[in-house]
Amino acid sequence: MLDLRFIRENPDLVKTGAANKNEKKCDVDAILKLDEQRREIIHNVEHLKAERNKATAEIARKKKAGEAADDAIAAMREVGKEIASLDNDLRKVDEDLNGLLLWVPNMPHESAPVGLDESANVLVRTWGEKPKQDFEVLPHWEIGEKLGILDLEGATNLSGAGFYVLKGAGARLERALISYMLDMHVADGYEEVKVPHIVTADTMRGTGQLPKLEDDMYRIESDDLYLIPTAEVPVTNLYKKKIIDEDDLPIKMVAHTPCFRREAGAAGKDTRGMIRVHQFDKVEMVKIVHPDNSYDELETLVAQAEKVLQGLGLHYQVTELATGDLSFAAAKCYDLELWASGIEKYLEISSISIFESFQSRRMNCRFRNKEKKLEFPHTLNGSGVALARLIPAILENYQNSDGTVSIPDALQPYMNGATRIE
RNA sequence: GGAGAGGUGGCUGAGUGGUCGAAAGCGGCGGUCUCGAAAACCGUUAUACUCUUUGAGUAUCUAGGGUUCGAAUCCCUACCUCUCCGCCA
Repeated sequence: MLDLRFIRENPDLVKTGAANKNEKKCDVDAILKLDEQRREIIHNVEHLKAERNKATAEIARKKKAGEAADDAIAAMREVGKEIASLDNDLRKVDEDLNGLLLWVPNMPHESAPVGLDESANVLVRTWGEKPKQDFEVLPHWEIGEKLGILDLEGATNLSGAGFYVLKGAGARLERALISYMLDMHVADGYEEVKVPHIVTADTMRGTGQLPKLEDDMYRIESDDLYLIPTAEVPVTNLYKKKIIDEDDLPIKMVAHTPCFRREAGAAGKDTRGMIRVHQFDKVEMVKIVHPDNSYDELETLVAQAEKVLQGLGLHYQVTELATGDLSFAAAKCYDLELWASGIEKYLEISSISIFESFQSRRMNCRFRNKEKKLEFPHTLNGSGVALARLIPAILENYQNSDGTVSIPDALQPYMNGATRIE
């Protein structure tokens, strides 16, 4: 949510920002018009209320003194009706205005590359190299089935297309990765949290998934609840409607959760194997920070996500998203793209974003600054990282010519010392 | 799922129709005292919005409606919390 005053004072900036993000449902002109109406009504109704407050004080005084106040009461009865009618108008305007405000995307940061789609994304740096494998590397769904650790057909049998089952060393590998990542982030000062995977619409609104992404999420109709598409939602919203002490900033949290995504309209694109599924696990980091150093916090968050991949010896590249590729709520975002040598593609494995005060405003999360004033903190989050794409990359990049898969050194302690899957 | 009780400021807690934005205490902040600290004492301590913006006004006692000239206070609804019973990994 943007500050209404900011929109009022910079309508053209907001329009440009929305256009660069290709957000078509954002109607700045309608907002300005309603804002004007709203202030006019407020002006009138407050005037009447001031009048009434004076009159009721006078009535109270007269009653106490035993004097008659019938005239004043009769006069105020009319004023009361007028107030009720104006209050009603105001409520309607407020409702419409808030509805429109929810559709205003966050402004892209000035450093974000301008461009309407991913072709304008900028390669920032690369780390490591593609593995040297002088044989035909099988894609993860083939090597996984061969080793008996991945069962895609079994998953379809249970839940339909777009799910996966891991077995034996595969299931163990995922658990090892989760522990490896959580341990790393906790050691680096992130507090581990365990959160619900089902949340209310209000919570979804807080981080900006609603109203825009309604169709991308699973909704439990009987109780009007939603399955989380990312841990960002429950973890960030832990601070919904909270007032934070400035000394407690920055807040750094990490959580492992499943993520549920309908992937509506994504059929046919990257649908093989584990790359695009309806349910996958992810380790997610969330930061709530002081606005003064939030962009430094973004860089350290990127570094934290990179550390996971570096520790596993996996080649990746860092890109910065163009405005048109930025999410509705983000001001700036880096992607980590991990090389997978079987399908010979870079896989988006982590998205690290800063939201400035967009989410904290929606959540009404504030902190008290040194002047004792309330201020909106900045929120950030980043995957650290997504399991359903990390596992394929390992199965492919660490694949050997004899059909076995080596286990990265860093994971071996979590795999009972095993060095390979065979 | 059934029955009951309750939701007041950062916290505890008073207030059942008329200067109540709200007593008191705790906590916080500033000061006096002190070499310093503690104690004691004094003062101070919400947020948002509107405007004719060194000032004035309006709103806010979980939320949304209603009654009334006037609602923290009465009525209705929703949500949440607690207690007891039932069910249950």
